[in-house]
Amino acid sequence: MYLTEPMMEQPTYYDLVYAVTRQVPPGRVTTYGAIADFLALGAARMVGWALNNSFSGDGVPAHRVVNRKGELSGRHHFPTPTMMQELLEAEGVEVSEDRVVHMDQHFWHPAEGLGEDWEPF
DNA sequence: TGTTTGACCACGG
DNA sequence: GCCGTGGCCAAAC
Repeated sequence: MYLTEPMMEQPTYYDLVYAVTRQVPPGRVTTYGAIADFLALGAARMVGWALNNSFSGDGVPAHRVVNRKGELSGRHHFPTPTMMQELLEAEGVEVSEDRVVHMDQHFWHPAEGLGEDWEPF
């Protein structure tokens, strides 16, 4: 409280990733590449890196973000490895062998759901 | 300050 | 359809 907070900084693509991730509807999933493409980051890796810091942000459904294969590649970064799958299944997303089944069916693209003109602010 | 790594993706063989 | 490679940007060592 009294000490400087190294975390709090100016808005960056981190905030954009968080903002987009929050907009992902329950029961839907998106990919790192989709977010990177929508935000024109040019580097899908940064999305994962940002989500790694998503513990700093509240209400960020990071479990709805999977890789292009539909695999729950980030499950190991959750409190428990099974938590990500449980959350998805609770929302009606069928998960098998740590990957989303019928991912094309659950896939949600930011540009389609939010529109190209959408702004986090 | 240069190298390595990371919850990735697209492409070519 | 699988495997290797390059690219991408930022943070940690």
